[in-house]
This record gives sequence, C-alpha cells and structure tokens, in this order.
Amino acid sequence: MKTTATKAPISRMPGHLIRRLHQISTKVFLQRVRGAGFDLTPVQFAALDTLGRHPGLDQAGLAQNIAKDRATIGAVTDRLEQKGLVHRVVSPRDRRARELTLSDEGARVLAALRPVVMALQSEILPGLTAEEYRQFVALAAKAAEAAAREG
Amino acid sequence: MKTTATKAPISRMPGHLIRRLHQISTKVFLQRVRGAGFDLTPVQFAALDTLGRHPGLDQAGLAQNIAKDRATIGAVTDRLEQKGLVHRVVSPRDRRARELTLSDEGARVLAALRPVVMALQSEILPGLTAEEYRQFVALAAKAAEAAAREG
DNA sequence: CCGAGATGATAAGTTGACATACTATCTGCC
DNA sequence: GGCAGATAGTATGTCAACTTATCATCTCGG
Repeated sequence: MKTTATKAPISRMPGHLIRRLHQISTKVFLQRVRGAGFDLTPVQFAALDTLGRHPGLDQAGLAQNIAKDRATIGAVTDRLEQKGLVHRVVSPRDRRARELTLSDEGARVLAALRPVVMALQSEILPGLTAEEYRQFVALAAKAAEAAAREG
Repeated sequence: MKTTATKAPISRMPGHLIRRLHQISTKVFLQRVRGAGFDLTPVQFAALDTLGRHPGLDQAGLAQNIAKDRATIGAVTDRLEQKGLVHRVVSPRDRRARELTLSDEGARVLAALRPVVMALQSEILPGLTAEEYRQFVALAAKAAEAAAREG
C-alpha cells in the first residue's frame, strides 16, 4: 500500500459517474439532433415533449413536470418562444400564469425529433448489453422516483 | 390512438434519468458539504482529490483526469486558487503550463471532506438496496469506460 | 536551426441549474 | 370585504460545461 494512496477513487463514486454520464448524454444528444438538422438542447426537447402531452400547461407546471425550477424554465421558455416553437399567453383564469402551447412549427419539430431522440438513447450507455441497459434504466428510475418521493 | 400520444415517455429514457440523477447528486453533495461547514462544489472537490493524488499536475492533465475541458478547469482552478486551496505556478519545464498543488489548507479541507463525500454517496441513489447500488455503479462505470474508449 | 503544427492557457459567448429576492396576483379566513 | 399568506413569474448572481478563437510556447521534421 505504497502506490499513490488510492482510497476509493472518485471514479467509482456514483456522484462522479453520474456527472460523467450526464456529460456523455448531453454530447450525444446535441450531436445527433444537430445531425438531424435541428438545434435543440436536451432540456428544450424535454419541454417540447411535455407541452406536446399537456398543452396549455403553465411554466410552474412545466417546471414540476421535468423537475427543474421556475427560474430555469423561464429561461428555457424564452428561448423556445424566440425560436418560434411555443406560444406563451397570459392565462385567462390566473393572470400571474403563462399558458404554454406548441406552435405548428413546434409540433412539427417535436414530431421530427422524437424518433431521433428515441434512437440515440442507446448510445448514451455504450458498451452495455440490452439486458444491462434495461437494468440500468430500471435502477435509475427507481432511484429517481425514490428521490422524488422524499424530495 | 387518440389520447395524448404517449410513446415512450421521456421519463423512461436514460438521458432524462441521468439528468435527473445528476441534479439530485449535486443537491445532496452541496447540502452535506455545507452541513460539514465547507463550501465546495462536486467538481471543485474532484479537482482537489485528483491534485491530492497527483501533485504538480497541470491544468490540462487535471482536465483529462476528471473528464472536463480545459476552459472549465481554468475557471474551477481560479476559484480554488481564490479560496486559497491550491497553488498555481508556471511550470519550469514548460512555460505554457501551470502546475497545480494543494496548499496546506487545501490538504486539510480535502482530508476533512473525504469521509463526508464518501458517506453521502449512498444518498445519491435513494431507495436502492446495497446490491442494487453495487449493480448501478458497475453498470455506470462500464458505460463510462466504454465511452472513454470510443472518445 | 527554423518554421509548421501541436499543445497549454485564457477569453468570450451560450446554455443550464439553482438560490434569493422582488412584483403581481390569487385565495382563504376572519 | 379586506388583509395575510401562498403562488407565478422575473431579475440577478454564482457555478459548471462546452465551443470557438487567440496567444504563447513547445517540438519535430527537414
């Protein structure tokens, strides 16, 4: 035990591994999406996807749905609106709230992108067999759900 | 096929799950580290840890070691230097490079923090059994290594 | 030994994520 | 009916991560 003092290297800690995977995931996403001729980040896509399922959701609702805070969603929404992908209108029933809906263009982009995003998921976890991939997703989902319950 | 079109919800995609875990991980880290009376981010800790193992490493080496790019490490190093945790000196053998070493304070902080960081790892994956935790780490490490090999 | 290309660091710009604080509005309770 | 407290959104500031561009320096081939 003289080498370079290797108490549990950081590279075996969940925290570090997750950070690393996050980084890989983002890179793959941007590459593939750009390759398909679009310019959306993972979070922007998640927002579009959610709005596709829940038209008229307000920003706070969207934030909760994809587990971000309101400030972050405000900024993301700014960009989506600027790109012409979502409409943002003051809610008739609560003037504090902005209801978000996809524009036609937004719906088109979402439809075009869904299969692309679907397809790139396996690249995020390279080197895993199909079975390992399933396991990983199950474990990650379990942890994320537990966190949401506690959170 | 009339509902709200629920093809593979985003919440079962690795990309989204990883983003979520990353977020949880960062939050837990900051909470625990602050609770211990320190103010370091995960990346700052990773940098300290690496410098503890490899004193005199330059910024590019550090960047490679913790899988970040040079620009990011430059900024991180700025903050660590400002906090008095690392020394940054121009390398005598290559005047482009800055050699990084822990200050005494940096070494002390690292020593105090290591057990704290060790202990919080399991909180990052709440709701998993010990066995599932091990599985997760093994799968994540395998994927991360595969990604590193592919470049 | 010298110039071409590689490499270390920094600068500037974009995105995301969060905290905090502030404004506008809504809701519930007295 | 009106005030207290909750909630929606924005503004601001910090930190991280990555891109691209630039500068300084190094190294290697001729």
